[in-house]
Formats: sequence, structure tokens, C-alpha cells
Amino acid sequence: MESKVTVRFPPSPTGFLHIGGARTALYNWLFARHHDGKFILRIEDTDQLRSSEEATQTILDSLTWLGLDWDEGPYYQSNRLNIYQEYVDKLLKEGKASYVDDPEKGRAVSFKIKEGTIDFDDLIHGNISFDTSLIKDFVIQKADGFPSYNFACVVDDGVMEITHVIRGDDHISNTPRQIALYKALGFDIPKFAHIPMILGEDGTRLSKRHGATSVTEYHERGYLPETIINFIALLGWSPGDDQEFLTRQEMIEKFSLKRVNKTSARFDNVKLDWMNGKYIMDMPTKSLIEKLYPYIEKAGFDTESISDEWLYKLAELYKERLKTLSDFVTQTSPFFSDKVVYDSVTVEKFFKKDGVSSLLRDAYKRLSEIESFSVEELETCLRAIATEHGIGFGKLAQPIRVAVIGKGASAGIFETLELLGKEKTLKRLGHAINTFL
RNA sequence: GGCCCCAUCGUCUAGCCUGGCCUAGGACACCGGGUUUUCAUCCCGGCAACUGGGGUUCAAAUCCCCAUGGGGUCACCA
Repeated sequence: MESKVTVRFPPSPTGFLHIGGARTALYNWLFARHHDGKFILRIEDTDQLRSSEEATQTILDSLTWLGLDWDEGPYYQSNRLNIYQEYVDKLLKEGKASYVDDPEKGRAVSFKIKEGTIDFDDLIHGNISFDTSLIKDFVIQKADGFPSYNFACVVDDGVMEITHVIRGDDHISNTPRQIALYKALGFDIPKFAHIPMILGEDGTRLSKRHGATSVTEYHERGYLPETIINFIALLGWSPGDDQEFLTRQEMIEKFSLKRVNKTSARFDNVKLDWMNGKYIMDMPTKSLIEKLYPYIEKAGFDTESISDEWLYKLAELYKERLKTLSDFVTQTSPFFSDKVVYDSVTVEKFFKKDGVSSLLRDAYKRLSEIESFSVEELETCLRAIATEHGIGFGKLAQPIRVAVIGKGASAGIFETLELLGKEKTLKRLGHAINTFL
């Protein structure tokens, strides 16, 4: 009987969950779910200096946010020291490892590499072969008693009966060392799938100078987990047809390592924005406003005094203009605060023209006379004004827009005024007339 | 530098395994045009790639070799 597919994601808790790590986790998760297998989470905290609980928590939070749930774990390597010790002793006893002493670092245990060739059939790259004469003996247990990465990784993968190791191709050169270890330890060797790396927009290794690289940061900036999942899934994998938007279920059904690329991909933030905008547009407005509240609060606006109904309308107007959730606040701030920021260039462009003064004064008068300030009444009123002045509607709508919003772009003018309400509209219109005209 | 991996539009990719259906398809971006009260959306149209050189073959983006380029890795870090 074929053993059940078992994969793992083993982050090192030395920082945030990196976008590349997230994709590795995703591919493992997708592979496990596709094969109805097991997805194990293992925290590789064998670097006592650099590991932290905060980092662990952040990584767990990011995985949870992305919806990548694990079936077992998290296991902490720091809690499994006795297991590694057992295998170190075994290798020592069998003469496959030996002590090495360093005057400064202390006594460690080193594994002996045998001469020969080690090759393996990578699920993505095909056969990869190494000459072990080029590989040096390496430390498996550090002077502090903790196992080294290669050792702990192999022992755990062996003990946990991992069937497939899906990881970044920066691990290819570690693989022969690990295979030597599997053999020495008597474990079954798992299948390896080395997935290509994600590069920054300039083609170099993704790092802080490329802007956001952590899942946390994308979360804060207002990207939806669905977007991130969909987007990174397609960075190196494709379903084979032209479909670009896939639900989790579709991804699980269609995912296959056979369709994972060999080539590294650049992270294109522009396309990510486009995709996030699409996801926001397709989201039910009710769900959208729930996600919007935190951003409104973070911007310092009062959420107590606003109603769901009002916010719902505002969100409806702006949902197709957003790339990220945080865009919402920057675009709609004039609705939350009376501190309207007037863009001088725009003011110049729409106010400093002949006739604008009398036009806006007339608009002020007429708007103050209408009762309900509904979209319907506003439209009737404003269109009539434009007609009477013999101008195109845009010539009237733009100055009004600038007067109440401060910018040349917003949602439709009738909807904008309706949502702002009569009082604020007239106040701002009056203020603009007095200030700029 | 040694070793390893990789190579299709600016970017993500389809096609490559199982040569001919490829005058290389889709998407983002970009450039036009349309809709429109602005922006955004939406709809049309356009630009744009098989790294180079050798082979193999009737036929190569697809197979082989070399060159070039890019990336990774060479820790008591993972």
C-alpha cells in the first residue's frame, strides 16, 4: 500500500513569514489537500540566538490569516533534543560521525561524507547529481548541544515519515548532504520537489529593499488573503489553461507538481494590485465594510458615529476604485473629516475661470432650496443649472466636486453630495466660494 | 572561483515531456478608441517574446551539444 502523502512546512522563527515562504507553505498545503494527505507544521528553532517566540507567533498568525491550516504541530525542534541526541549517539557509535573540537566554540559532532556520487530524481528538475568529493564533512550537533539544520531536518522528516519534501530550490545543494544522512540513519528517502524562488521586481533576491516582503506587511497594507493566495499560487504554477482567478477548492483540485515551473518568478506588485482590486470588487459589500472598519479606525476616524448603512453606501461607491483596503480611507477621507485638503493645482484648474463664481453661487442657492438631497433630486437640480447656464454638465460637476472633496476625482457627484448631506455640502461649497472665488 | 539549477513578450505565463495544429495563445503594464459628470470600472483595438551558435530531422520554441546570461550554494544560519 502506498503510504499516505505527508508533507511539512518548517519555518525558522527568526522573522516574519516571507512571501516566498508563504508560497512554499501554500504548495505544500495544496499538495497535501489534493492528495488527501497530511500537512505538518514544524518550527525549526535550533538557532538559540536568532529564534524568538514573537517570530513564531507572527508566522503562525500569517499562516492562519492565509487560511493554511495544518493537521499536526506545530512541533518545536527545541523540544525534541532527546530525539536528535539518540540519533547522534547512534552515528557516533557506528563510526559515521565523530567529535570535532574548536578552541572557541567547543566540542561538536561532525558527520563523515563518503566518497562517491549522490543523485536524486527531483520531481520538478529531474535527475540531479553531485560528486561527494566536493562536499565536506559537516556538523550535525553544535557545541551548544542543539542539532544543526541538516541533521534536525532529516531526523524529523524521517521520524515524521515525510513522503514529499517541497521547498525552495536554494535547498538543492543541501539535498546530497541530507540524502547521505537519510542513508546513514536508515530512513526512507522522501521525494524531493525543489520549487523556484521568488525574486524582487528587479530580478534579484527578494529583500527588504523591494518594499513589502512579509505576509504581515501585505495584510496591513490591505491586501486580501484570497488575493495573496491566488497570486502567489500562480507565481510558478499554472492550472494549464488561461484561468487566472481560482478559488481555494479549484486550486486544490488542479494543483500538481508537474505543472510547477523550473524558472524563478519576479514579484509584480502592479499585477498584485490589479488582482486585489478585482477581489475587492467581487466581494459582497457587507463583507467589505467589516474589513474596512479597522482601516478607518487606524486612520483616526470615529467609527462610533457612522452607521453600517451609511458606510455600506460609501463602500458601494468606492469598491471599484480600490486596489487595497487602505486605499479606501485615503480616497474617502472627506467623508469622515471636515478637514478637506484642497489640491492647489486642481483648484486653479477648475475655479480660476470666467463664470465659475456666478455658477457656483447659483448652485449654492439652488441646492439650499431643495428638500431631500437624494440622488434623484440632486440630479434634476444640477442638470437644470448646467442647462440654464448653457454649459456641459462636466463644467458644473467638476467645480462642485473640488469644492466638497478637494480633489478632481471622486465617485459620482450626485451620490457624493447625497452621502455628504445637505449641511456639509453647503458649508463646503460656501467655504470654497469665499476662499477661492 | 568550484559545484548546482535555470533560460518564451517589460512582468506572470500557455505551448516543450509525446517535434508539424505556433504567421507562438492568455493576463498585467503600456499606447490608442468607445461609454461617462471626474476618477475608477466596463468594452473594443494595438504594441510586444522563442538568448546566441552548432547539430539531429523532411520539419525544432519543442530533442542534443556548446557559448552567453541570470539565479542558488559553498557556516557549529536555516
